[in-house]
Amino acid sequence: MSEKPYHHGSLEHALTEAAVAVVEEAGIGALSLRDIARTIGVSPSAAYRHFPSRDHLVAHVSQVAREDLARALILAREGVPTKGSRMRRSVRQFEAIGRAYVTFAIDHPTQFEAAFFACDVRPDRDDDPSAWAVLADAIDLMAQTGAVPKARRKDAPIIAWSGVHGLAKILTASIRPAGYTADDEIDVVIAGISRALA
Amino acid sequence: MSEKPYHHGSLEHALTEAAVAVVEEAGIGALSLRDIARTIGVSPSAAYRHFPSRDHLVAHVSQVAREDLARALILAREGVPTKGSRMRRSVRQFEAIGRAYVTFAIDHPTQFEAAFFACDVRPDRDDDPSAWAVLADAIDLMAQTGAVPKARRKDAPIIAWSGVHGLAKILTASIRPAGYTADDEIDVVIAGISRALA
DNA sequence: TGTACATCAGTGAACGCGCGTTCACTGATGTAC
DNA sequence: TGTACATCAGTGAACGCGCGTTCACTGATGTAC
Repeated sequence: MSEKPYHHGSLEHALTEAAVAVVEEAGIGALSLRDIARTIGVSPSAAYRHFPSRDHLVAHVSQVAREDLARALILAREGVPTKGSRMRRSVRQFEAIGRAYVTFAIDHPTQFEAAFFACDVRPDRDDDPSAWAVLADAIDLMAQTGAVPKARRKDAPIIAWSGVHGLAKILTASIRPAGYTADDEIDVVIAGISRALA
Repeated sequence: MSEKPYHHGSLEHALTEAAVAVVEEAGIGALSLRDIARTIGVSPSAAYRHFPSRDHLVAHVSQVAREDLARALILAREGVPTKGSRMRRSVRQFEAIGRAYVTFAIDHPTQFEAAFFACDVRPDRDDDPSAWAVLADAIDLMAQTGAVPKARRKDAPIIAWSGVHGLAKILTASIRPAGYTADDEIDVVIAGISRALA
């Protein structure tokens, strides 16, 4: 196994990794097949053994970003202490997920952008884990414990998702008007969502 | 005044108009100085008399899109009937603005994307009209009429904006999961925001 | 009122660049007998 | 156990493309005297 074996061994994985790094630094719009092939030290055409086109790579990286987001949500949910009533706990898990959603966007703005980038190509498998499923499960649990009334069950996901997604977009785009400051915007919006669902 | 006068007369306006048309059709990412110069029938370098760089054109078009959005909000506000109590009216104006925000995004997804596109260049004047100001005014009015409690006054804008902005982004990105359907998502979210503010 | 001249708003050719993708190829691997 | 051969995973050169931007220029306009 020399320094430069003819067969790379895991080019697809290396390409994805390099692509994720580019997204982190310059955003998904800056993704270029030639560029990442160059950083790996492989010829541009080699990439076509693993991705039929640039668009397929973009779609793949987008899915990876979504799954990273989902993992961050799960991690936050699992960090909620088990004490307290089931109802109270279901609410705290839900709020932890919401907070993690916005925090992920702030900490990884380009990944967050990539996660919801409009791709021409559909990924060939479902997200795993799925951020949507994590949110839906949390709301289901709240419905079970009575934290969310049955009548609100159907509408709850879009209300919750709109709130955190909007805040995440606003905070990462730095489009807040000049004079405006609101401390603890995350807490403010999460609390607002909770009131909207109650 | 022949068919092709040497001096165009209003090149800047024509460039902006052509740029807006490109954004409408292909999104702000597809903006190209050469392309719009071509459609106007002018040499590429002529554009540099009016915009120092492509980035300046992009920033300008983004501002125009934001102002178009603001005008749509104002129009919706003015469409609210004057009958009913001041309080009731302030609420209906606010909800009309929220609805118009999401409707604008659905009807003009690429303009909406352009409005909040991250530009390197800052526009040299403030938005006029400003969508943010329209929203802030509506909330101020609600605070005056008592529809929003004083204690909520400060937090209300970010809650409201997050809700409508998030819904707009979700609906225009078509990122809703496969199994999910919620009819009347706009009404659902607007109602949720109203509960969050009350 | 006429004219020299500065200024403005265009032209058109060229620059260097990096991109996605294709193609004929070659080195390495694994499998059938 | 050895060997022919199909298959796989790379190479490297080339394609055509459109882009942003610059430069020396020229045609049109307006202003001072």
